[in-house]
Amino acid sequence: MSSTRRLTLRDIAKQAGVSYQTVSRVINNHPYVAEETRQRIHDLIAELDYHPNKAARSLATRRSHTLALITFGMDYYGPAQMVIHIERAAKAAGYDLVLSIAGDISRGTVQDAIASIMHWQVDGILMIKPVPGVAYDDAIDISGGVPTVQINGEKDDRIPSISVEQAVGSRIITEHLLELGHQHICEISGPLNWYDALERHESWQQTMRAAGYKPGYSIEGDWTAQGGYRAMQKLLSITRDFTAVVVANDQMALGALRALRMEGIRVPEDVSVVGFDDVPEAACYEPPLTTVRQEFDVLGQQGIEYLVERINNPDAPIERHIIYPALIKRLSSAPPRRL
Amino acid sequence: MSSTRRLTLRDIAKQAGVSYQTVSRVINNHPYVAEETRQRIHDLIAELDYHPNKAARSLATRRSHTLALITFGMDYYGPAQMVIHIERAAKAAGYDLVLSIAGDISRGTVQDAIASIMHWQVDGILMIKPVPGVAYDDAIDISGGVPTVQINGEKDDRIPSISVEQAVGSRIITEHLLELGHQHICEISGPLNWYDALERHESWQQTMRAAGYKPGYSIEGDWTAQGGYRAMQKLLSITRDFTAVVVANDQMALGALRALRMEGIRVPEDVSVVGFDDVPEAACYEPPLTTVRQEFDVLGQQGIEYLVERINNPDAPIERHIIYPALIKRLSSAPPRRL
DNA sequence: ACCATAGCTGTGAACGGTCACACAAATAGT
DNA sequence: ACTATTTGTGTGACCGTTCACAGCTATGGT
Repeated sequence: MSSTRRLTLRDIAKQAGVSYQTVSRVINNHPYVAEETRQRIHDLIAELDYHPNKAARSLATRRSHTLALITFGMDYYGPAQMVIHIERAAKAAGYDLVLSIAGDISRGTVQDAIASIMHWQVDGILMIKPVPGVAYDDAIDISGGVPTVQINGEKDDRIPSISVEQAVGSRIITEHLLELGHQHICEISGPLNWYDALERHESWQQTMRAAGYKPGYSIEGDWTAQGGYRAMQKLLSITRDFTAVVVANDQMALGALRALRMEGIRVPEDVSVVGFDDVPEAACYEPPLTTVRQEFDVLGQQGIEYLVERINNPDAPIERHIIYPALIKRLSSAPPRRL
Repeated sequence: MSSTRRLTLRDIAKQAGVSYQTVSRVINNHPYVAEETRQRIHDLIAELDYHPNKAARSLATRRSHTLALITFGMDYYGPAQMVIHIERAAKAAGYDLVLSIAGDISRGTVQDAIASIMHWQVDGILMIKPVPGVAYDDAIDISGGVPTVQINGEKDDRIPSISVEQAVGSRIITEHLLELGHQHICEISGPLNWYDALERHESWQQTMRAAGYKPGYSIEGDWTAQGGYRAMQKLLSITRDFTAVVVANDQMALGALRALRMEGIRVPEDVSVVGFDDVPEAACYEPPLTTVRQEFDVLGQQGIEYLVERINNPDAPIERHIIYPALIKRLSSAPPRRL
C-alpha cells in the first residue's frame, strides 16, 4: 500500500555497484563514464522506475526547469488557445509549466500571482497581459529579475515581448470594406482598456481618415456575444446610416449578426459585418464571417521560444517580436447596396 | 544587475537576532514563539521581501503543495473552461498547479505526462479524461500511488471521480422534444470513443425506446462546427423523415443549423435542433439554441475539493460524485409541424 | 522548597540531489 | 622509461528547509 520510501540515487548506485556520483553523471549525460557502466545504469533506472527528485535537484542547481505562465482573461478565446500551445512548446523545450490565472490585473492580484510563483525558483515567466495594470517594471521588480517575456502587452521597446500587430489587422479589414465601396462604417469595439481593443479602434479610425472618410459611430462592447448583441441594438437606436460594421471580435460579431436579423436587416445585402480572431466556428456563422486571423498558436509558441532564448542569454538586447494577422474573406462582407 | 544571492532563513534569523529555527516556526505558524518575536520576524520578512524556497521545503517535508492537472482535448470548450476554475480552486486550497496537456491518450503520451510530473513530488493528480485510453489503474501504477481524482472518466466505482451525468442530460433534452410532440428524432453524436459522446448517444436511444419510438438515424461528428455541418449534410442526404435533431454539443449544432439553412429548411418551424453544453454564444445562435447546461466551473472546483479531501484522508472510501445538467430552453425547439 | 509542566529558543542531522575536487588507471608524447 | 594527458570513478561539502531533540526560564501545585 503505502509506497516504500522513494528511490534515490544511492539506491540505484548500490544496486549497480557504483557510487552515487556515477549515477548522477549518467542521469545528466555527463561525459567520462564507461559506455558499459552507462548502459547498465540506464537499464537499472528503467527497471526500477526511478525518477530523480526535482526538489533536490533544483535546490542544488538553483534551476527549476520550470516556467511560469501568468495569464488574464482566460475566459476568452485567445488566451485559452495560447495556453495549449504554450504548454506544448514549454514541454518541447524541456520545461514544466506552472499556471497562474489572475482574475483581474490590479496590482494586488498580480503581486499575489508572482509571489506565489517566486518560491518556485522558476527559470522564466511568460505573461499574457491584455490590459494595462501593474507595470512591467513593477512585475520585474517583484519577481527579482527572473527573465520575463510579455505577450500582447504594451508597446514598449524596453520590454521583451511578442505580439500580434493589431493595428494591421484592423487596417486590412477596414481597407477590405473600403475597397468593396463602403463609406459609412461603424464599429463595435472591445473594452477600450484592453490594449488590443484600443489599437484596433484607433487603427480603424486612422484607416477611415486616411481614405478620406469620417469614422462612423463606435460602441464599446465586452467581447461577449451578448455584449455584441446589445451593442448593435444600441448602435441601431442611434443611427441607421451605415453600410458596414467592424466588430472587434468574432463572438461580438455573432451577437451583432443576431441583433441585425431581429431588425430584419440582411447581412451582407443591407449591411456588411466583419469580425476579428477567426474562431473555429466563424465559418459556420450565419452568414460565414469575414474576419482577421490571429495565430494564437504561433504567438504562444514563439513566446516560449523567445523566453528560453532569454533565459540562456539574459544580456542579449531586448526584442519586440511582431506577428502579422491575415484577412479571411467569407460571406458577411459584400459591396454596399446602391442607394 | 544579477541579484545578490537569494535570501535564506539564516539571513532573516541573523537580522532578527534569533536562530533559523525560530524563523522557520514563524513561517509555519508553529506555536511556542513569543508574540513579540513573531511580530518582529514577520515585519522583517515583509521588509526584506523574503520568500521561502519551495524546493528546499518540499525536499524536507516530502510535500510539494502542488497539484498536477493532466488534461486532454483542451481544444474543446469544456476542458478549457474547467482549467480556469481548477486553477482558481487549487490556489484557494493553497496548492500550485502544474499543467500537462496530452494531445492524445495513448499509453505512451499519458505515461510521458505522468512521468514528467512524477519528479515534482506532486501531492495529487487531477485527470480530465474524456476518452478511454490508458486505464486508471495503470495511471495510478505509473504515478506510484499519488492520490488521483478523475473528471468525466469511465463509470467505475473503484475510481475516485467526479462527473456530469451525461445520460441525464441526454434524457431530459430528448424528453423535451418528445413532450413537444416529436416522434422522428435523429442525432448527430460526438466521436463515440469519448465517454460523454457514447453516454449521450445511448441515453438518447433508450429514451426514445422508452417512449415507444424508434431512434432515428445517427451520424457521428467530431465536436466541431464544421463537423456538425458535414454531419447534417450527410444526414439530409440519407433521409428527410425527421422533425428534430439532437446534436451532441453546441458547436456542432451551429454547423447543423447552417447546413439546414443552406437547404432552405427552417428551424424550428420545419425541424427542431438542440445542443449540449450551453456555450456562452448559444443564446446568440440563429435561432438561439435550446441546449443542456453543464456546469464546468462546478465540476472543476469540486474536482479540486475532492482531491484535497483525498490527500488529507487517503484511506477514506472511494466516492463517485455526480453533477446533474439542466435543460435550457430557447428558440431552436418547437412543436413539429403538423403533416 | 521542590518538582512537574508549559512556554520559548537553539543545535545537529536529515531530505536527495550537484559541484569541486582528488585519485587511479589507461593512453599518449618525447 | 618517465611524465603529461585523457578517461573513468569516488569523497566531502553544500543547496535551504524541516524535524527530533535538548535546554533554559518562568509558573504553579502540593
